[in-house]
Amino acid sequence: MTSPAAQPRTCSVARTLELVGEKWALLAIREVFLGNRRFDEMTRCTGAPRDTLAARLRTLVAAGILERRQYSEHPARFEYHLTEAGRELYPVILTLMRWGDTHLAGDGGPPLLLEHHCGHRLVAEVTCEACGEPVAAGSTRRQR
Amino acid sequence: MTSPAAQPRTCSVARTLELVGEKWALLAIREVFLGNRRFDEMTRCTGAPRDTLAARLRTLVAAGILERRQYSEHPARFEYHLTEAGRELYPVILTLMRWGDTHLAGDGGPPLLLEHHCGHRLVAEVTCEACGEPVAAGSTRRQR
DNA sequence: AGACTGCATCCAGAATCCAGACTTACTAGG
DNA sequence: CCTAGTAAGTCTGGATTCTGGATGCAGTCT
Repeated sequence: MTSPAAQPRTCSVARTLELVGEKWALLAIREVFLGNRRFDEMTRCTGAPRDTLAARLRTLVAAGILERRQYSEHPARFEYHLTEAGRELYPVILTLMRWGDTHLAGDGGPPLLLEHHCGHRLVAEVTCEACGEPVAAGSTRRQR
Repeated sequence: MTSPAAQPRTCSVARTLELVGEKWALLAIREVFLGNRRFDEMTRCTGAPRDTLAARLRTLVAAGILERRQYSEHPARFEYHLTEAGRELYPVILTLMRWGDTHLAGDGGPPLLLEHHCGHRLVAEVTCEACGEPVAAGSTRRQR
């Protein structure tokens, strides 16, 4: 009889990381966002071992984040597309990228720049959907 | 002489994930955001093995994301605080949480609700710092 | 004192990751 | 026809990492 359970917090962060937190998963998703939908190209651009990448793609497809589409019949060939749920991971990629741009960019500045359709270089900011103000670490508290 | 190098893309996403992409790292950071700064509490709330958590905390401190502060002299006791760089990971946590809330919340809805200081429940949105508009998957392109 | 808490490390086995070779089926070049 | 090359994986065996006790240590609670 040790103390009562004290089971780990169930939390959306934890649940999300169970799906996309494994090594290479988010990099594979990044590649699809960049338009590289094919296996070989992904291995080249991410540096992931082919085996690991294959496993990751399988779990991402199973999780409904990617969709595997055949683009060639006879030598059966497939490419990976984002589902709606997958597309909604873009904010995650963008905030990771923003942090790296700020804290890890070397001399040459950020290695990859994105342009928002408003014409400016994209700097991703997280705001409160209700009031539109930026959200900083100290500006939230637990509800209820 | 195979084809030219074709080395993996250097990218802020990849670099950031090298620091915070290991298992449990982001959950440890989440705990610090929630105010749980002590080792044992973190193991309880995350479910991470003690050894693994200890290793993760070390790398996060080395990366300048957490700071280890002594709060007791004689039984030397430490707690972990976010550095400025660490605090700036809040957007990453929030976007992960938002995705999980949207796609993985069970019957009971999101397990943890945050309130923005504007008074509304926080729903995190990623916007373009320049124009303030939300950023969707299709609304960006590579610059240059 | 004895039980308990908080932090950390050691260990052995399990799971995962890794690099490179291999497979299969087709296309292109000579 | 023969040889290369490409694409999407799979196989293999070895390296690395993760995991869950057990252990230690120092102080607090009863």
